[in-house]
Amino acid sequence: MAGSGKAKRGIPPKSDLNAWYPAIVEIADLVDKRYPIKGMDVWKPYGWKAMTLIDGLTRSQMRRTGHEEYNFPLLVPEDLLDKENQLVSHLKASRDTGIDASELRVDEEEAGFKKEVYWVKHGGDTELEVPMFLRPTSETPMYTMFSLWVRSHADLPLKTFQIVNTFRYETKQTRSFIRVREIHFFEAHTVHADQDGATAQIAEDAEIVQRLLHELCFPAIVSKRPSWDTFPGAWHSTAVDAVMPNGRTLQVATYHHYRDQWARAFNLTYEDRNGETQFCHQTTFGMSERLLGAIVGMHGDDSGLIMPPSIAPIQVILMPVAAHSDENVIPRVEALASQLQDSGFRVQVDARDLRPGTKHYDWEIKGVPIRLEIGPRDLASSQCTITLRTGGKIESPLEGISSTIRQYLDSVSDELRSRAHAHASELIRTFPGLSQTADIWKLDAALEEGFVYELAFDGNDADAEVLEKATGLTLLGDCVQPYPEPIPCAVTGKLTTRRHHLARMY
RNA sequence: GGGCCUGUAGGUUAGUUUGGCCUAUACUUCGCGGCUGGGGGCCGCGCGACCCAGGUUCAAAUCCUGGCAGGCCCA
Repeated sequence: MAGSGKAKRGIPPKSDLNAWYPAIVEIADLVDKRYPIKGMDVWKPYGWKAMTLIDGLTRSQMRRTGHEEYNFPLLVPEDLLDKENQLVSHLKASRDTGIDASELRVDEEEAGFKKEVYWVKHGGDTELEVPMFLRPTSETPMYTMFSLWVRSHADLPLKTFQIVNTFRYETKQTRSFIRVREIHFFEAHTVHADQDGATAQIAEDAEIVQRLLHELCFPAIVSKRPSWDTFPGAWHSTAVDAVMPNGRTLQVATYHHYRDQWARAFNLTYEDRNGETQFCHQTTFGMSERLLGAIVGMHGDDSGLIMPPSIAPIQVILMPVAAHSDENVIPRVEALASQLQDSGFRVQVDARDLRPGTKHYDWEIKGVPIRLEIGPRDLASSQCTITLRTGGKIESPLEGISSTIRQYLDSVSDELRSRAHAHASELIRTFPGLSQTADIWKLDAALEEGFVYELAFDGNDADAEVLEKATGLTLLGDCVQPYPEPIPCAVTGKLTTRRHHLARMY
């Protein structure tokens, strides 16, 4: 009965993630994908609330660490992009040739984001003299203003962030939250007096990410991206990759240390204590609705979503039962709802005139952590029935209900954390090894699809290419947790503690 | 960047190969009425669709061209 019932809502099994994921985001009412532009979904209230709560966690981290929230314009005039593109191609060229960037001349080569931006070229019928584009990210508009704002060392550090929509003209297949054209984007940009200040900021970003991951109840691999995969203009980039249930990794956060490279391009300088002009050092830190995508993919099951209590739009759904047969049920439920609300929980009463089973299934699909039923029987015994989305049904006294709920929400969080950890570690395997015969590299054992492979690696760009070609996977970079003891590098054989991961990325 | 496939009610779908039997099938959702009521209950009634623009034809959901949208595979 339950099995065929589930099929009614048409949820495919989660083992078929490519079918499950797109189905569940719509059935659970997070988004409506029918808006007629590829990669632009309509956020429905339930999904938007969850995203807003994630943003809330981010904002409180920003508040804790002294960042101020800004809101920059969506449109950027083309001439500013030229500046950025020149910087990017300048830096690219220098990286390719290994020559110091300051010795290279700026050329006109097209690079950077130009190919994936949306353009605004008309105002009404009039063609604009200077076309504008929709921000793909906000370095350009922000740094233009930073150079006006930062005058002296007293203005530093400048720690800013914004949560806005950004646009990228994706041509590849789009997926809700994972690859979209209008991105719900968090970006923090900071300006420091020197390299050490920026380096300290990167450390702070790393800590913020760990706190957020804890609240969202899933683990991630943190890696310093290989130099060839570093964000243009960055000295180094660190990425946070979640391992989705199908073994593909999803980059959910990045932070970049720019040193003074962008500052030089945007003439972002300050006067130090000795009255001398210095270039600033900068960092950026970005996240997006991919966090929600990871939550959906990581925690959901065959019956639907499971929302971590920290971001669950509804933490407790109250279900009056058999209210028709006892007029005291509804008032009791309403009273309980306001009591729980006063205790700080996000609650809702489901007073719809539906069979209880239907309600259970509805809220199960939406991943509400706790379902609480009260009916005539409970009224008589001063109890309620609590059902946890992670499993388990308990009769609980109404006395002290707030702390009971607190406790159960915590236990749902703990359960999600341990499930996600267990799952992620099952998906990471040791790389079987690679050997060279004549000029051909061969895998020592076939790789299984749907896994991330961990290995010691200490090679250069060419060695990495060997690995990626042989496996069809991508190197995530230097994991921030190295091996405790040196192991031979998978390609060069050199002893190293550098831990890497090979994965298929989203 | 290259190749392949698909578009029928809110959702899933039959019909398309071989044009006419389509006033388009079924389930679900939704609306109304009633019976019900501690995990998808029952009965009755009702609303609701051939992606768009051309073309071929006596006749197009069905064939052709283009557009738009979606999906899959390869580099």
